[in-house]
Amino acid sequence: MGEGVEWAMHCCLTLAWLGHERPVPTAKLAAGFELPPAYLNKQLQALVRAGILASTPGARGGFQLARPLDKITLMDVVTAIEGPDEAFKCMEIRQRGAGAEAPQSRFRAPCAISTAMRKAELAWRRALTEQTLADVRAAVERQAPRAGDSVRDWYARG
Amino acid sequence: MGEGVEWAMHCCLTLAWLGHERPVPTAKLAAGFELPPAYLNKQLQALVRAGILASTPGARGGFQLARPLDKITLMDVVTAIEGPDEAFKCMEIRQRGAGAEAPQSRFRAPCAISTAMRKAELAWRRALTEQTLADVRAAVERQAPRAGDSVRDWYARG
DNA sequence: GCGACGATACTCGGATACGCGCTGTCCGAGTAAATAGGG
DNA sequence: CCCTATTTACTCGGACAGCGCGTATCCGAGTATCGTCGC
Repeated sequence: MGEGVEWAMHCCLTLAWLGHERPVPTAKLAAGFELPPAYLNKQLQALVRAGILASTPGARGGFQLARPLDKITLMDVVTAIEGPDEAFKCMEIRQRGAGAEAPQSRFRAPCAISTAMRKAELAWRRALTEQTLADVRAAVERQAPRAGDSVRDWYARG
Repeated sequence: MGEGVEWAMHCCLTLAWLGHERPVPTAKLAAGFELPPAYLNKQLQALVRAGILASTPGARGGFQLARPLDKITLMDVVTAIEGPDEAFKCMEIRQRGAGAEAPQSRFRAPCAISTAMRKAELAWRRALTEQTLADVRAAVERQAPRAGDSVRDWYARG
């Protein structure tokens, strides 16, 4: 899994802590995590295309959350960055070679291996869908209640 | 996810259907699914290193199952092919940039994002561990009871 | 005829190239603000 | 003093390279079989 997922989630949390008053430019967010600014911008663009962030072009532009954290699931972020394709892709090799001469009716039902793998992947996607970024934020603030203030201070100074 | 996982599972099922009488060489298995023989061999080697298959070198050599299908979980196969590393790797970017000057005690607890992602990945791994290749074989034979005979016939001819 | 030895063919195993996708970077289009000029 | 046109600076957005990993291949080490020779 690409590291852009981690970047995206941290940026969303930061945007939530900074509030919706002004858009935050890529350069600020990148400096806040010491990330390559141009490449981070690429990931943020993906979040915009997914409707998670809203971008404001031009001077004093930047990014802000398009909806509250409790309406953004981890699945939303992963799908936005990694794409909608499933990790396990069944290539139907059962129909090739030895299976080529079998009657086509045998392959009407989906491949059992594909079904089993899909079951596991659905469990993963379900766990991601059941967790929102609001839950993550709450977990952070339970451990460090002043986390939001720290972020606001740092970005106010920079 | 690499396609070697699908190859490996199909090969294990085939080896189970062919029985333990003789080792099956890579070339036969590759022909049975129209796969590149040398590359399939590489994947089978990984299964041997994981203790899922046993290899016999020399003439009339090949591969056979090292233990019955109900002792091989899908997790075993995935780990053997893809490696033991987790898909989501936390790079601790929370400690960089804005978080660099925060007291180190704040980072004693694991990153909340990492925890949330790990929870989903554990659900995936759990689902894979709860399914054995014997379950998959049963699912196939429920749909096509003669599947084993078909495989045996084809490999006896070739 | 039988056993032993050597040649042969076959198969695994690891070392060696190739291609694609993630990573990283750069430049142009567009916008808001600042500024200077005129009424 | 206020309004407007122009310049300026800033930021997003997509187009352009570099690199690592999965994909694919080839050749050598080792073994069982087959053939041959000697007894």
